[in-house]
Amino acid sequence: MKFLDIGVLSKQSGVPASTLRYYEEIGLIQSVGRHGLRRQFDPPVVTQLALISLGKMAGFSLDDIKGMFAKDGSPQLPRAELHLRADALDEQIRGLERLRDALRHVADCPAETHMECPKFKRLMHFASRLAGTRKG
Amino acid sequence: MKFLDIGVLSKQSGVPASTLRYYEEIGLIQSVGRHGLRRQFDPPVVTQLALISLGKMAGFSLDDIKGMFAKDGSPQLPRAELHLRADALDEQIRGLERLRDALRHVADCPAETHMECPKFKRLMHFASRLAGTRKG
DNA sequence: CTGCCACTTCAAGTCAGCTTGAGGTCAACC
DNA sequence: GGTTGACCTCAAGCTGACTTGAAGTGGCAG
Repeated sequence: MKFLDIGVLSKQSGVPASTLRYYEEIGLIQSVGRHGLRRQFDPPVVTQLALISLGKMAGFSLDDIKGMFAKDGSPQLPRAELHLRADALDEQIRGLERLRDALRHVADCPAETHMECPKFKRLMHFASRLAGTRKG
Repeated sequence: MKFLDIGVLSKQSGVPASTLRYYEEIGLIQSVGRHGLRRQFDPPVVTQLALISLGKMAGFSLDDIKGMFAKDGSPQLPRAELHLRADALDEQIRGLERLRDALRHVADCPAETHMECPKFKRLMHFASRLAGTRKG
């Protein structure tokens, strides 16, 4: 059998077995059967788990993620929706870049009082605009 | 007085009053006093809240954020640490870009089977590499 | 001076996303 | 054929980040 025992999958993916069981329980992944009691998984689940990890990084809930991909892990959303999600990601990325720039700036700017530094203030201005953007 | 009543601050920042109280309770922000019972805040708290919002977007916990900025909202970490945080953000940003690219790709790629598309597979390969990176 | 109402406190509740614990099972190794 | 150990189930517990509810307070408009 070319199936992965839950323990093997856990090791390969770095995802705890308890989490894999939980993911299966909520329908996020599926096992193909059992060997004795032990869940067996299809190798592509590894890819799925990578997608799930990415999705989580992107701030999506497991439920969101569940809606994005079919059981085989292939994306299952209409094009428009995909582009919307991508756009949202772009916005989030810009926010993170801003924060990163702010951090780097204060790391390098020798000013005693960052709050008075025009560059920092500008970054914070953008920050304020972004603040309400995500998840009202 | 040029101070902001909690209600005003809440409206200006978009952060619920209950959340502001919670933030004060955990020491993330500070009020400058009371008017009757009502908390009064310094205007710079608005900037602080923007920073907090950015920090949250970046995936930091409130505790992390608390450690990053002093009570006046100015960053309070050694340069090296700031750069480390910035580097971590860069990595996170790359992950998000990857996910975004993956989404856009599948939105535009007409292939029936994304899992077979080399470009998609390459994106997923990176995804797997990234998967374990953040928060074991 | 009365009433309103946005605030106050404090405890408890909620939600996501898991983890932990107790008690059970079973394929495999010796 | 017994022991082992990684799995199983199911319920309960946990953390983070808040929200909600009940009961109280006090500044200000009328």
